[in-house]
Amino acid sequence: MMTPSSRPGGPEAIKAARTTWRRSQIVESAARLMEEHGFHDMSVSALAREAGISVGTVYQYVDNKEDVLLLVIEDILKAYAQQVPQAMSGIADPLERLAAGFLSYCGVVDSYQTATLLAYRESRSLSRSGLHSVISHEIETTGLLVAELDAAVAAGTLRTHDTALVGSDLVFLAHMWALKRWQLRDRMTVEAYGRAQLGLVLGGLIDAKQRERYAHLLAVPGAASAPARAAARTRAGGGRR
Amino acid sequence: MMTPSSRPGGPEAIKAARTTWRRSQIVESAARLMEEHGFHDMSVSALAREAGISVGTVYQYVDNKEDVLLLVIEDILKAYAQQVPQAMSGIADPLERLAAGFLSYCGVVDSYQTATLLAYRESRSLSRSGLHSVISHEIETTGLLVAELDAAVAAGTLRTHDTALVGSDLVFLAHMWALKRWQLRDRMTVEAYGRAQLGLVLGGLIDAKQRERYAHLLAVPGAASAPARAAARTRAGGGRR
DNA sequence: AGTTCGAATGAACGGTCGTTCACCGGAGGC
DNA sequence: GCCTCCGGTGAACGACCGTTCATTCGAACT
Repeated sequence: MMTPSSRPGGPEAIKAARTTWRRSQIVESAARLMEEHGFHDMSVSALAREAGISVGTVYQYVDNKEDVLLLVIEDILKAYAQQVPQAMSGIADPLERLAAGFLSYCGVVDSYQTATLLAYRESRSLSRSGLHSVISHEIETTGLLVAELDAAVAAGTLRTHDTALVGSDLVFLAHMWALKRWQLRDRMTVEAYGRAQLGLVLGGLIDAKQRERYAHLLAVPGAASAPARAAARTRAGGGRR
Repeated sequence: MMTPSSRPGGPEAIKAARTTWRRSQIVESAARLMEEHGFHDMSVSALAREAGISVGTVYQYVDNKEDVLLLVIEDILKAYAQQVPQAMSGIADPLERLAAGFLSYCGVVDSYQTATLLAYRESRSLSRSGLHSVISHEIETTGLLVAELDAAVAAGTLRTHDTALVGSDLVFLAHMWALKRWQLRDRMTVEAYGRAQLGLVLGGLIDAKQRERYAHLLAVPGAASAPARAAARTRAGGGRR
């Protein structure tokens, strides 16, 4: 015997659906406004107007203005946490796992450029716990890449190196796609970008005897200099390298 | 016959000296406060208090609040413009010039960490002309490094590559010292950091036949694997790699 | 039709801010 | 001593903001 509150579509479900709906209205509108104006020059009344709701309604669904910022950034943290491990799963080779994880990371940065920028720009406006959340997620994701770097070093695929620094470099270079988009966006696709950076970093690390095996990750002239270059250009869809 | 206004130490000189003095009081105090609070959460009254002057005096020497931000950032732009070319001068080899320029750039970032951070965080609060100034200076300095990369490629020292992207990478990795200082600062000195990043980037670019000649720039195991590693550790003064 | 409840509203509130300007004090000149 | 000028001061001003809450509206129930 189902009670009224446990029926599918009952009041709780309606309320939860409304909360989810209103929150996404608020978050999407906030992302648009913050992309243009930043956190500080976005007023809550402008946000309400953009979302098509009243100021009081905003406060029914978020605690305060900083909460809005946090919700926008949490979207990207969730995407990292989901998409990066997923891209790496089912792949046995550490270097291939690294490549898949890094390219996926770049893809998330591309899809959430505003959130990436906000995480850098507005870290001062986050609460302690909000900032801690951002940082610990980054450490966690960096750790996934570092683990593969370590495995590749142990397998002799990569030369010995400071893998923690390399992992941080990769994450930072992924962020560069958003932070320096004024410089990069008109020059290449995010996929070409990710492959170029991966090739550059790995090119300095890879054991000489492994270059041919991973030539598809290096994307720099190697033994098959001319063909690899022509192939890379085709893949980038005309992006200049 | 010198007129009163042209005498050394005349009223204009006194006024100019006072302006310079007051401005530096304001800029130094602002840098301190913005490091902790950011631009938005620093009030002009707090700035006046920190500088030990009145609010009205602040406005005698700066036009408005944004002007303060611009003055802080202009300090670092001036330092780049002066120190990077200077570090590169008198060196004939393109790769050595590149190394000197990049390490100098890292040094400037280290000395002006607040300004580096502010340039990223507060670009939204700059006027059009202020932002244009920041961006064009960055393009200019990146261009110095790119020119050396191009020269090294032409000399056959480096393999063919997208030198514009590599130049941007180097500049961005220099900024990383400030942006990710929470991760890096306790692990290595800025010099060790600069050398590690330079070695990583160049390691992926350098022609195999040139590795031995530039082993001091690569700082990765090469032909003299064990000695190079021991030397690098000594140079870093205990920094872990 | 009347009542109740929940969601939405937007004016009001209290606070903070960037900027201005009337006033003051000190130094220099006569 | 008196006057003028310049630099400094900080309260006042006007604007804007984040947040709250008294009120209204609409839907559902009796």
